[in-house]
Amino acid sequence: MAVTIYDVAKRAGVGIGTVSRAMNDNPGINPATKARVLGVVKKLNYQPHTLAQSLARKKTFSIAAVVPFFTNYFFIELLKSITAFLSRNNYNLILYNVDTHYKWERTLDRVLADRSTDGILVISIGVSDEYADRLLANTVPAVIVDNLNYKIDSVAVANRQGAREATEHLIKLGHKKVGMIDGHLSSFPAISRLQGYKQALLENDLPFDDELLVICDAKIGEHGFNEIAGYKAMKEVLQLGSKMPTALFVASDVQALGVMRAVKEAGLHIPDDLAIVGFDDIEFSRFIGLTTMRQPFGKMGRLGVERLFDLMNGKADAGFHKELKAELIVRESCGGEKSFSAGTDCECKKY
Amino acid sequence: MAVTIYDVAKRAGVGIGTVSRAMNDNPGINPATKARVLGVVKKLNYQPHTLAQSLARKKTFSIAAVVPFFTNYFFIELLKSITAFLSRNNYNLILYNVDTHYKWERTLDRVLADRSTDGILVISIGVSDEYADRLLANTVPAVIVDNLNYKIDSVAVANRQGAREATEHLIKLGHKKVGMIDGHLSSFPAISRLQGYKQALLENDLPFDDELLVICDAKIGEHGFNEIAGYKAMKEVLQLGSKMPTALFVASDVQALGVMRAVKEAGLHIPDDLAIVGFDDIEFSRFIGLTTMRQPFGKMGRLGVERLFDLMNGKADAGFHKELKAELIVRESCGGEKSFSAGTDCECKKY
DNA sequence: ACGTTTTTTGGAAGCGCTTCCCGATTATGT
DNA sequence: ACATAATCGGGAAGCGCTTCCAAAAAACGT
Repeated sequence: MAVTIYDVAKRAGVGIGTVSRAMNDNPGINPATKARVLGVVKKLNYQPHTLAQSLARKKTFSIAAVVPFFTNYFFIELLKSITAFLSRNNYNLILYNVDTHYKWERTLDRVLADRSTDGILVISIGVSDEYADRLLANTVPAVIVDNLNYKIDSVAVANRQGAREATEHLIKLGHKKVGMIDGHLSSFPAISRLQGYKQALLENDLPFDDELLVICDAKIGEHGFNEIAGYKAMKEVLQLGSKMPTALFVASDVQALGVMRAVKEAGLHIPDDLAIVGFDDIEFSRFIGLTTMRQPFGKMGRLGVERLFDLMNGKADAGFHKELKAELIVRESCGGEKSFSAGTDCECKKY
Repeated sequence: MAVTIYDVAKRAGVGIGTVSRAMNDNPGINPATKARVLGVVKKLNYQPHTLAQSLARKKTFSIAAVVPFFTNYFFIELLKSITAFLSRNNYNLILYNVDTHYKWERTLDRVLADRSTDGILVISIGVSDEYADRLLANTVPAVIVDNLNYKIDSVAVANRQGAREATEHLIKLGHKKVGMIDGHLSSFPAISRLQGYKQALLENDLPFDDELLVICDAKIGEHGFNEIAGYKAMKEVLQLGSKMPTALFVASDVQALGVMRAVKEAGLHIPDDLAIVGFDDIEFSRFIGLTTMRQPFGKMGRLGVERLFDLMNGKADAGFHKELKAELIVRESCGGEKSFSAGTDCECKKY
């Protein structure tokens, strides 16, 4: 069996309380004793049993992250910044994967029930109003990341602003018929991005044309935020023939990938025949020269955990509902002025 | 405070032992009593405290995954299959992120010390021989995923076979001067892939030419397995002028991305001037038409956890060192015969 | 030197569970 | 009806720690 606090106590000729005090930098202990105990600790290579500590302290030093894994690259960046913060604070991350995004309630229930975590990070999940109350009633605090919620503390990208800016960029480039391909409106980002798109049109005295908006089918999964859905949506746009838009704001980069494929198959050129701007700035967007709105994933994760820690430490004041601005990254898919930074240009004619 | 086993016992008019037996499907309990207790459990919404259970049972129902996050898309697939298996078995996943791959020993030490996990999955880390002994000496079993180790149970892709096949594909296409861009040889996969490359040359009576092999600089990070390193390596290849290879096996898809960029900048065409085959089949390879060796990530993860569970349950027999075959996915970057499945072709001339 | 404070320490109680021992209860055999 | 065996259930002990209380030791004051 592993060495316990009793072994250390006996060997050091002190009580277990003293060992505990020595280990935990308790002020009321004689420095000499402390040194002696710590010496034995090192000699015996004693390591407190985390579980036992957690039980006694009623504090687990780990937090839960509930994530639906469908959003790929996104999570890496998010988890990176989250784990960085956590390991700096000696916290562990317990990962709960929600396979289908219908099951998140069950998973979250489980997390709430077993008290093995001090806080919960709910990622990319649109928490219903009723469930929000349940979360609020729970003793362990939660923060929602990548989704806004007016009851629960949350941090997300400013979808509306981003969409507005993306659309506006296209308009500024001279386009009069700017269409949009969106994810299914059952998802919060899809709704906000649509609003942003409409707002941009309005502010620039352009009419909103129903025909120029294609909502992706949610049945394909991921609320329509994937390549296939984008491909199919673009096929619909192509049906418009002469009524086709000259520019397109695509609600996500993965969808834009599908859009590009469909456009190519139709024998059309980007950006000449169709200018497009995406959303997300996934890793590969720069390789295909996709102009897009960059999401500050790292910052989002960091802000999320930080707030969670404030909540856990009772330092939280008012509600926290942060919207992080998306940043326009200009590449080639939109035509117009281009940036020629490394890895960015992709006329692709040479392949 | 939350409801404990004592509350249930009192309410049901039984002893705590009985409640425990009822909860854990212990055979020696009267079905009637069990039903009654379970009724109270439901009424009180009692949920055992996982930590307390773990302490008493000396079993935590969670496993650790130690991962260096630099390999992006890869992990998503891996973690997906791992978490799927775990949640099916009611196990939790504790994620330990190794930021720089030099710190993995420290992290692993920590994981070994705090006994809050029943098993360890070491992912994409080349464990040294000495450390392997330390792992073996530990009570909690470990399995290495995405890296072969002759002491510790491990599962990885057959790098050598994959590299051989990739190279051979190029040779079969008629290329006589097939070069290679590899990651730094401080990494295990880089070594094996180089061996495979050489083997293919040998088997096809082609000479190995030192000049046609470029090893990426490890200083750039990730053992040279990234876009920038690939770009720089290709720059070197381009220096060869007339002595340039007509085909190139690139040790990873991300590097291939950089290679493509450099080629394009040089005004050359893929596959006409240079045929390339990558390794990994990251998500975006199909969008850029990169011929590559597909790694069976999902299978790798599944096999890894399954073996870990066998180990945890004492069901493990002999050593387990599985090499999973990589599969050649033919797209456009290699020239020759092409597959024209959806999303696969990318002449890209139209952008 | 002796009474008071202040430090320091030992170790019991408790965190919420499982498990084991043993006594109580019920069933079985004759 | 009584002895014996089988089944059930109560609750103490223990998992490895923290924390609190009271006692011991040291420091201080006069």
